[in-house]
Amino acid sequence: MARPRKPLLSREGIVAAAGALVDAEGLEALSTRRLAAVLGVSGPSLYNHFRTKDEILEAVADAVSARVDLSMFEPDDGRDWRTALEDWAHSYRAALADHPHIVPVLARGPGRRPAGLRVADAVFGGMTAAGWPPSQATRIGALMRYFVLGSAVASFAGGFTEDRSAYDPEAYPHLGQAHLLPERGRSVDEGAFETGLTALLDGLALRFEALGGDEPRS
Amino acid sequence: MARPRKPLLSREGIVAAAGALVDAEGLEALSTRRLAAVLGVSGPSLYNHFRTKDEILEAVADAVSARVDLSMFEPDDGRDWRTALEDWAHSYRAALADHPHIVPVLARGPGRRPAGLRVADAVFGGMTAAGWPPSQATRIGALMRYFVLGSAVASFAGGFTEDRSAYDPEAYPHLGQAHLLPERGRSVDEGAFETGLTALLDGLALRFEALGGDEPRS
DNA sequence: ACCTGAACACCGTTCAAGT
DNA sequence: ACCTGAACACCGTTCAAGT
Repeated sequence: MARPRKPLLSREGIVAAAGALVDAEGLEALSTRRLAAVLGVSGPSLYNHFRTKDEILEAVADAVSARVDLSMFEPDDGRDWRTALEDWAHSYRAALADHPHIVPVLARGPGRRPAGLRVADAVFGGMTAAGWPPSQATRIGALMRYFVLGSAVASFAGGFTEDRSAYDPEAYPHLGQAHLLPERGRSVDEGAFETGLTALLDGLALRFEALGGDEPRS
Repeated sequence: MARPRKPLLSREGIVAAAGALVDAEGLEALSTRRLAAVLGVSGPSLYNHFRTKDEILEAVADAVSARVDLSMFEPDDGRDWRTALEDWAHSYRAALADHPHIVPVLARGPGRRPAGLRVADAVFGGMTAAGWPPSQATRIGALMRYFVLGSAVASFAGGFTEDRSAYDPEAYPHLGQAHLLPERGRSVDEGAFETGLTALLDGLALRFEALGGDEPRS
């Protein structure tokens, strides 16, 4: 065939197909050869559009970051810093929950991914505008990232097996119900996320008060 | 050579060599062929001791879990639940910091790894003994896991690049200093971890009070 | 029981050749 | 510029063969 008059591939098309494959079958299922096959081309063709397979994965991850709502950090948005952080965390978590298999790639850090950087920038801007000192604003961005990404990557319930025999009551006296965890999985993780998020925000509010921030600037 | 009179390999030896290789060069550097070469045998020999490469990785991860201090959750330990959680989180984080490359494997969940299960069991036992209702104790175990694993897997500072040109001030108005983050990396992450941990514990203490737990049982 | 080499079915990536 | 097939240097894993 050689070169067709109209390109068979585009960056967007490759990223979309890669994302669909990862969503459907997981990170390991994505090989350049399989991805190319899905797109109806041969493996090496991808290298006309991306330098490496990893670059494709970064683009898939960034597309997920791009879906995180950041409107709560805009200057004219009415929400106070606590509500903004809470709403953002929920939006962030929801975006990750829709594409769980790509989360480990997102967790590597914003790196050079534009949408990932936009998230970091927005949180920092929102917190400093609300009266947090810059050094604290950086920390808040980091710690929220830990918690939200941790909840997605280290799902508690998903980590247990349904095989009851794995939990010898002699060895693990408190894990009698652990084999039921995968079943209740979603609700356990959701409850833990909400409890943790509330605790985090309550704790940060205490710290904000101690700052002398009696009249928060929004 | 065929079978030697004394086995060349042992599970412990394989796990130790695999751990060293992962620590030194990262997860992707571990191939069965390279690991075997380090041990002075041929690739397939490993399959006499482990069923899959993944089982080796699980064993490496479990060895890290086994180094997490759990003494604070023992019945006769004097620490109250908050101090116990705080000390545990620090020990957990330190263990992960010593072996950052294996953290993604640990994050997959305790699964069937004995030391991982022992951690989950100890936290749950410690929290219920302190007066937390079982459902809340489960959530606390999960949310602490999110935060500690998140801090290890999603290191904030390590995710930025030192290349200043990646942070166009037009696009990211608040990231002017972002290229300095890798340098300050360790201290930013440490500060964020401490801030987040304190906030989490402060928030949980509020919740504990609301439980009517005026006389905590230790 | 525990090692070996050969083999199978894959990988990511490079590159010269085609249009 | 953008695709191809062939090739390189790898993978994880299976298996018959050796002692």
